Amino acid sequence: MQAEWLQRILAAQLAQWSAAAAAAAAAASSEDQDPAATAGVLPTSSTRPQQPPEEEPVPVIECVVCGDKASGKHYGQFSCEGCKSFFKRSIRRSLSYSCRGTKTCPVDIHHRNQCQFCRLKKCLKMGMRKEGSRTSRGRANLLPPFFFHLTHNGAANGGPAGFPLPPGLGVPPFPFSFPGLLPPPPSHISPHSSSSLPLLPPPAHLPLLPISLAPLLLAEGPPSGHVECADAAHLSPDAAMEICSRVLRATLVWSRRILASSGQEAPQIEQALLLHAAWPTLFVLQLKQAGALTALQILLADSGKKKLDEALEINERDDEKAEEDKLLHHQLYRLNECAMDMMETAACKGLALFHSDTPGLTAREAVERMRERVVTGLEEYCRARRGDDEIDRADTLQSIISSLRTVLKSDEIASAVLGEACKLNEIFLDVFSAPTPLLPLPSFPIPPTSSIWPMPTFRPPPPSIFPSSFPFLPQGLLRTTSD
Amino acid sequence: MQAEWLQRILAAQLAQWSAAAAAAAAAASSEDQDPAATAGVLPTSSTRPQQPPEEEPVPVIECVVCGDKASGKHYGQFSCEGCKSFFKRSIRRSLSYSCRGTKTCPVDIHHRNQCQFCRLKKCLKMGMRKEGSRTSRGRANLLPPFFFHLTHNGAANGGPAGFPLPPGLGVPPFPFSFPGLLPPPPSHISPHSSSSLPLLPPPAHLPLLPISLAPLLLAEGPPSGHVECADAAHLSPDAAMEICSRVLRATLVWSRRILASSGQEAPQIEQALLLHAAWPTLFVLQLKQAGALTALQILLADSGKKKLDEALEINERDDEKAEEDKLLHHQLYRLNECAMDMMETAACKGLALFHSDTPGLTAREAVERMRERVVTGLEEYCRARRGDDEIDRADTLQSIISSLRTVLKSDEIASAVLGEACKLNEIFLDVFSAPTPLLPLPSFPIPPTSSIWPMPTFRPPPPSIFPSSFPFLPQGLLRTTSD
DNA sequence: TTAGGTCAGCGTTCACG
DNA sequence: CGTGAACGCTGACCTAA
Ligand SMILES: [Zn+2]
Ligand SMILES: [Zn+2]
Ligand SMILES: [Zn+2]
Ligand SMILES: [Zn+2]
Repeated sequence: MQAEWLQRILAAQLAQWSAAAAAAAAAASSEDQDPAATAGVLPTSSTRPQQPPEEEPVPVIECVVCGDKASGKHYGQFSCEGCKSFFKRSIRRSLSYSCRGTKTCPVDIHHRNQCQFCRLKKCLKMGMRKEGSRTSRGRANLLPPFFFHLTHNGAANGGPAGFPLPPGLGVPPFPFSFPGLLPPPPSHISPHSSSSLPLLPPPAHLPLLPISLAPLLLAEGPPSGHVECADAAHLSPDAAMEICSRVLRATLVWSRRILASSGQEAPQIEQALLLHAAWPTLFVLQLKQAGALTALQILLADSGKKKLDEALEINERDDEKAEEDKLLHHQLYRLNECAMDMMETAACKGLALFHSDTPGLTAREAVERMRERVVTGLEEYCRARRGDDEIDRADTLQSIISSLRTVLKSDEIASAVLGEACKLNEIFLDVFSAPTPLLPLPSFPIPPTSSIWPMPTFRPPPPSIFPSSFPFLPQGLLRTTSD
Repeated sequence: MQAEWLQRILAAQLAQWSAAAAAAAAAASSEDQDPAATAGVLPTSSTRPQQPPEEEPVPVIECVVCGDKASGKHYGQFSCEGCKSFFKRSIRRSLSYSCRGTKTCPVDIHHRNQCQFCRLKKCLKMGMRKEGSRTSRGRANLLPPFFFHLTHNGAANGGPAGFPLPPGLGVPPFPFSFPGLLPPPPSHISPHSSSSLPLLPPPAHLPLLPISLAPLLLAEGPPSGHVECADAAHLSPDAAMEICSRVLRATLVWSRRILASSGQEAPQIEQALLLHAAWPTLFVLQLKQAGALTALQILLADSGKKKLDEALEINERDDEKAEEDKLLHHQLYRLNECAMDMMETAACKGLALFHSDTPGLTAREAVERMRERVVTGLEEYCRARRGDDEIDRADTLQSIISSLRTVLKSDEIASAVLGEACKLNEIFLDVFSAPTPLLPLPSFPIPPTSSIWPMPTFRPPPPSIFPSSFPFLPQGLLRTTSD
């Protein structure tokens, strides 16, 4: 008697479960194509991105600003409805907020409405921009190449073929290969104007190279061979460290050239400060240029694991550290997603280096002037290259660089890349005291009278005087090799 | 905006119908899709809410606390700006007031500032809560079904299909149907702990059924047939009375089972008092469970009309009565709006029955103990079922039940439901002396040694001794049927 | 899929008594 | 001081492209 209704109830329960299971299965199967899993750098803090189904059974993506459930990509970043609306209102009415605290208010799901200033600040820091990912049809989702070419100077081997930009992924091919090395025009425009330098031969539709960017590109040096690395995603830590080491040297070589060539504008005493503050960002950009960001990922994950093994810190510290890690990871992901050509990368390095927020800087004005040239040149270049579709391309790049500078901690990168015996000092010394010609381009007919950016004439700059607190750069490090 | 609301309701209703048609037996006979028939219990006192443009051309909604013009829903209830601000201040600063009178101060637009205590009390009584309707945006707003299935015991016919939960309105699907009837685990947890009863088979993510709630659910009895009622909104008073009569019997059957099974805890002499005080609330809950609240609405409106016809009372009396009616109407509306599953409904009946405010009660402690078990079980259940999103779900339900107990007058309900010849006594006698087995569940392997809630062993309880003042329950009413 | 729009509802402000 | 009318901000939901 009661068996009958029990059976009916059981049947109903089972039907319910099977329906739920079917729905779950359907949901799971539709979730298999996680678009984020195609990138080498994931927005979440997964340590092994090449193994997507292992880590998170929950397919929910969280807002990069507040951690709430994201409803999709808005203004370029995964964000929730609230942060989306907030950002929209902020930019539409061009509101400016103020913080009653120290501009360090926590921004999470519970406190996001406490301080508008800090919320908007975090929105910007996380890379939200007016022009979302809607307009840039040239998609940014680029896979890191499994095979990448690493020139011994960190520069690509001549032309777009050397770049890890898969041309089939919707990125317009970059019709630009060292145009700065072409003969300059017979006349150049008046000083202090961010004029353009037409290329020769001048085929139609070719982008222009602002002369203010030329040194940045020239400093990349000539292409000379490359290193292939099969399957970057499965690099051993040792191999990754080897790659990072080479890329770091290339970074420092580039920096030495630029600093040497800008010696007349930025006092040498400041150059060490600039490099000290900028080198991690420069290094990461150089890695990107070499298609080797994955190597850094591997080393960071490895380093984090080791730290976790050896010492249990306080919970609060852990939380803070985890948040920092997430931020770092996000910014690396963002950088990786952003397809850049060589000119843009070089300009970004300039932005990273010439940053008036550098601590201890006294010649802010000079640095700001240098930066202004880079920005102007980059804007001009982007306008010519991208058209009005991505009107804020230069802003985007600047935002990326600023964020990178914030999240990249010098000691963290150094210990991850160089391991226990952190020989950062040695490498710096090695590079900056090397007798090899640092700018092997003297034969190129760069207009020597250009005052827009004084091209190096390879006279040795006066010996630098370094502050005693500077950890790894002894005096004379920035000298060129003509002695 | 009204059209949009109606469309959503209609869509949800259609989804409900299709689900019900798939699950239930043969309810697909006459599916009248008249959208104007979206009957419900509306906050205003309009008797025919399905004809909005006819009755009230003024869409003004008044504050449920003071009757002033409401400016919208605030903290879950239609309220004016004043009551909104007052409530906000009260909860924000967690103020506690005191009443200089007898805690019965009138709270209306003119006197609302006379006594803060009574104003806040009324705010709470009317259902204002910290967590307003922002968090659960699409979860309320449920209309009673056009077609409802009424089992002769008032229980839904096995599974969530029998419940008026539109699955499209953001209500999470409830993967739970009579799990309490499944075999319990081989071992149970220590007594006096509100432990959980895992389900068999135990798929992940299924909510647990607190064992203290099991008897409440079991007492619903088996589903056995159902009554179809086309277009509940247009029931004739006779049909409504027929339905109410059946539901009332089901209520009493449930009560008899529960009281018999709790005989060891609550002295029998008290059981009649509990039932006397609780039956209107239990009845209303049973109506809700059957989706037949509209039937009561119709009878109440009918009864009110008759009274108005036959006698003109004093104006003051009228005012008071109108206020009471409004309160009653509001609480019924609130109950109707609150979507409950079967476990919650059963637990609410437990809350209604075991109420230490029952007048004349001497064994308060025992009743309070029983209530505590129900509350604990309900909280545990809500936590498992709803998660932390609705942390105050159990509080909300308790608030609804308390309010219902206050506004439901036994004689009013009785006369409305049973008409002139109020045969309430007969029905009680009939049910409580019926020879049918009251709990046909002895073969279920409920752990017999459980002291959490003593399961009935179907020994006849000793004959009760009723107080002489008890109006309609003679001695021996609560005995079981083994004689 | 995401940018833009909507608006109920929450928070805050500040004459006013 | 508490009150409450007025206003700005928030974000869940909707629609269009
Ligand atoms: Zn957010
Ligand atoms: Zn702040
Ligand atoms: Zn009010
Ligand atoms: Zn009072």
